[in-house]
Amino acid sequence: MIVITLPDGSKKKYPKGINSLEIAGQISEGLARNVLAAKVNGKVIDATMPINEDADLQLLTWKDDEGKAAMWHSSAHLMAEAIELLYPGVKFGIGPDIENGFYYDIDFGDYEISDKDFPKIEKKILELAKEKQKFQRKEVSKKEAEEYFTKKGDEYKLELIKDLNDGEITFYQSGHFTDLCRGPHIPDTHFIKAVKLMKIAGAYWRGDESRKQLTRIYGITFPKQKELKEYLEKLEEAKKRDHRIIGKELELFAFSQNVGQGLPLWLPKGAELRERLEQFLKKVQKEAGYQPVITPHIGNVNLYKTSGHYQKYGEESFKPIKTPVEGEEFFLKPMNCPHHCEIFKVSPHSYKELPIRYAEFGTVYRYEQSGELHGLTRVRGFTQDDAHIFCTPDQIKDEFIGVIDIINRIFNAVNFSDVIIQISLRDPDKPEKYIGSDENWEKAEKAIKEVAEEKGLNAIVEYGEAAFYGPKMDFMVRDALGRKWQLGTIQVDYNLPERFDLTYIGADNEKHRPVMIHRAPFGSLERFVAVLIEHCGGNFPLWLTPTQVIILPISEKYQQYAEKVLTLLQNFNIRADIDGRSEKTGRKIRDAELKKIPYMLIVGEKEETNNEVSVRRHREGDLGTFSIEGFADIVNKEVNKLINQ
RNA sequence: GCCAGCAUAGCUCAGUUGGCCAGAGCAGCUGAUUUGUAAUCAGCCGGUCGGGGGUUCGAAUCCCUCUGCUGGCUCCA
Repeated sequence: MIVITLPDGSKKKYPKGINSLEIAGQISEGLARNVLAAKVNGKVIDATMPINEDADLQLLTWKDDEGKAAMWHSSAHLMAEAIELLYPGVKFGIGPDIENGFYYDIDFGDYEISDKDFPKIEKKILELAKEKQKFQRKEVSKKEAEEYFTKKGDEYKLELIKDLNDGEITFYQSGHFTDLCRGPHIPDTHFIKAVKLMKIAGAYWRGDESRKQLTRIYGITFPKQKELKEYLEKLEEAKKRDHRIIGKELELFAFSQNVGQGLPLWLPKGAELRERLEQFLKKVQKEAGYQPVITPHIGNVNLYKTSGHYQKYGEESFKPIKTPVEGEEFFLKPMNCPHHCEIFKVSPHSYKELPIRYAEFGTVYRYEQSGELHGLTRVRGFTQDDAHIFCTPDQIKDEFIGVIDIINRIFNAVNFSDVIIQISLRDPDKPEKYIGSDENWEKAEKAIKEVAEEKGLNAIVEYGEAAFYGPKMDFMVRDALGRKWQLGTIQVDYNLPERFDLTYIGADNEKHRPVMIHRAPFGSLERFVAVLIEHCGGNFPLWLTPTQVIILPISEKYQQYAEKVLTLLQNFNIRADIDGRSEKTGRKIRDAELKKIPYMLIVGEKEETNNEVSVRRHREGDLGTFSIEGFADIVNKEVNKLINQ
């Protein structure tokens, strides 16, 4: 007998070799019907796998992420089976579960396939699912495994097997399909009741651009048709928050073929919004001891040779611009740091001056591959809220604290809460990959970890993710479609001070090397605005929104009173407008709601007589009447709450 | 850059297997209406159907090519 401990702490004895599904059956029939996989001593395994020793057992169902993963992984196999039946002779790469569903990379050979084939494949998948195919695990030797796929002629699987150790290879068979697979899988296919193939894409074998491109098919499955429907509706909702759509609707930015791909045009409303962000940060930075600098949009090729960027990125950049007479070469500036290093070098520095913080809203240009461009989040020209801090190794910690405070202020001002913070440190096994002394690295890494601790940041530490020139801390936010975008960043750099031979004179009257910290709270204004739009669905915080208040006179008779209200509000620094069209009030309200204007002021006879305004809040409705000053006070309080905390 | 798809009026979209001067709603303009919490009515304007080439008696529709966009892959100082 063995002792099984359930998550609630209860223990029970079972015969050796019992499986999780059988245990579930003894607890309740309903539970047994829902078990997709099991977690035994922390390891997820098939629910049908025998348990031979005392163990902690957690039964995994659709409610558990790991249950979903098993379901989707099994769905990938099922899709592969369906495809193999429909298109005999295709070869398979890998087919894992992912965050939302699964994919399979397939070499379709001479078959031409597109999303038009999806319904056919979906139908086949559901047909096979109904057969209640069991997922059968089989341990095979390396030789057997190789023989099977040699016979099948699947070179991709053979390549995968080559990297595996004999004795650790398992196959899973379901229906007509056998796959090299570690598992785990759901007990059988009947759980798969709804399927939707989402998209088709090319994917390089093993992510290697130089190798063959396979066809990747993404799909998702559910145990109930209703859940699929809900999922698709959720996606539709997310699409409405897409910054590209809202940006067009609210006339914030645009693109033009004539200007060029990935080169955004900021329309007046968007430009003003962006300026408000810039002004806000400038004010915060001034308080924090930053000094403004301004540098040109191009730089001599030698500047980038000194920085080392030319050697690394020269080939993948926009081609240099040449002066017509001398033939001197200039690059569009891909980053601001080399320029700022040159500013540091203009005069000698004493340790007493440090830290020196140069800030610039610097517009940079990078050649991004055409297929990568995406709205404002991935562009070829963008403006960084860049700054470079030159300090001593001992000052790194305080500087990190200062930057984190700035980032927090900004994120609070725009109500960002779902922020993911990643600390990227050295790979401890490969110290030779990194520039700079061990001592300095240790100091910086320790400082960053301490800061994260002290600031109570919920940070993930990743070893081996640091740049070769220094450790960093990145701030990431998810967009409407769940994609993660990096916004702010703080990076320590030991490399550029070296390459530019930056020095300061220490208390010992000797030359010393400063440390450089790159930091950008927004990251880029473009990406920040994009993520902000998706985060708030176009309903910007009051301090940022293009028009804060729209005055809606009931008829032309009250136009004059509306103008009086407008003037008063403008005196309170409120951005207001009048909708003086000869339309019905309902129509004006509707249009203002669609434009997402936070406050609507309805003014007619009553209001004019009492010197008041009727206030309607966007998405909320009628708030009642207020005096003009009283209303202005409400607006200013709401603005100050976010930006003066 | 690679794979797949898409491109019709300022915007959102219709246009059946190639066949009468290419349509609608919204926006815009003009006029009427003077309006109380999510769409007042009427008229008008607006399109070399993304560009170029080809097949055909005839192309928005079929083929080739270029450009751009969308979703992935690769990349990201």
